[in-house]
Amino acid sequence: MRPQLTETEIADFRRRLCDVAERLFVEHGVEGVTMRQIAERLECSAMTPYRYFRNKNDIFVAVRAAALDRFSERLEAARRTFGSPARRGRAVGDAYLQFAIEEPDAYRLIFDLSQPEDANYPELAAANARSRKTMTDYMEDLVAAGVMDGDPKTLGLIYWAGTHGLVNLFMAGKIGEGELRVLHRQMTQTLARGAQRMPDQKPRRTRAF
Amino acid sequence: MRPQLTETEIADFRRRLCDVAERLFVEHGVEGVTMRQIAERLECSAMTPYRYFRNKNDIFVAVRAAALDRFSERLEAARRTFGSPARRGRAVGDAYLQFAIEEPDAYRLIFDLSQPEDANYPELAAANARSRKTMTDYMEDLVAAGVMDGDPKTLGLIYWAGTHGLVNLFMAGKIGEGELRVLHRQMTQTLARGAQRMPDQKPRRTRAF
DNA sequence: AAAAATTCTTTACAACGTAAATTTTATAAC
DNA sequence: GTTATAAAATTTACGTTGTAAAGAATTTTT
Repeated sequence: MRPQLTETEIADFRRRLCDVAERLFVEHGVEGVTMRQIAERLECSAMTPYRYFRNKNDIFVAVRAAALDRFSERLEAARRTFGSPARRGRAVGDAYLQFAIEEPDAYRLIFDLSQPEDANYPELAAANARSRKTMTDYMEDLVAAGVMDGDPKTLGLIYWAGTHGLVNLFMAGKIGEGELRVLHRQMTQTLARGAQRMPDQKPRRTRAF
Repeated sequence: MRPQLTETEIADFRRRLCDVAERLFVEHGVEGVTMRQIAERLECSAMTPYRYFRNKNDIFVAVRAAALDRFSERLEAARRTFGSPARRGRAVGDAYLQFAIEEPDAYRLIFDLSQPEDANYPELAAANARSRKTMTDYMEDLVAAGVMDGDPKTLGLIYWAGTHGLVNLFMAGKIGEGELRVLHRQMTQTLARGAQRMPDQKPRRTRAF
């Protein structure tokens, strides 16, 4: 009888398929891509992909997870930059922006429509956790180094949320690349200033609005 | 001959259609809704909607614009709250969160997939500008009142980006409603502290990370 | 060479958005 | 009151979609 596909054969085909699919997704949007298009580029019949993925959505999820992993790798690499925690922190932030600017479509693929549905896909949840981890971890470094003061997890979420929000404005075409960089720097500074321990005497009363 | 539809007849039908469509979009997601479903709820044939909208995407845009207007109205109402600029500022922020919490699907409809494509729809662009205006305007009030210091436009963008980012985490199921409120308050305080004019003597050197 | 299991292809189907053709409907003219 | 007319609505029809089911091809084991 015909031999079963080996683990690596399956993995190879899946990877090839995801590559093709991502290119198409980026080019035409997720809904604008058909299974038949993917199959054509793969030079197989329209039904063959179904032996490797249950359905179109699973392909989308796999592509998303892969993109998220690429994103995480970039952040992690930035975190390994040589220098002070502050310098490394800046590197991570820059890497985030850089990814969004260089691969806006991948970024959109990753973060658009992020519904809790993700929970049904452990693969995606793991990839998500990975990127989140880098962002909070490096905030811990900053707090430990005394650059910022407060709960690292809280600060991390706020910082990340702000960054994501700014990138969103960029994606929506409301601000350009330069503005994005400037605003991000200003946000970073403002948050850092706001989260710094006071020079001790008279704790400044912050009448937050 | 049969009389032409009056302006108001058209407007009425369009509104009715948008109501139905929004409910369906919220229920099944934009791609999960079919023209035939909309028509069925309207008790007309599948093709009748095409007399009132060019195609499905135009319906989606109309629904989106309407939701954005509702959102703007809420923000504007909050801005008319009685009290100090700080109090009114807080009211606007709360209104933003409240809308996201009460109508998460409307919020998603508004802000998901916000691609520059919006520019092709003046209706949408206008609705967008309206909501953005409220958000930056009230930041001007805060700066004028001395609650914060800096360029109002910049501060506004940063603040809204942060708010949007936090709501996104909420939408993605990463944080709950309570956490969202707490984090938002903390972000507000941190940004406000970071953007406050120093008590003058020795301008604090901010070693932003 | 035959059998058998597994991969891949072909065929088929219901549902989609919507173009084109057709029918219904409400007025104006006689 | 009938008829002509044009707008509105429906019916029909077409090309595509995701994918289920059936069939053909392929490679090992017997």
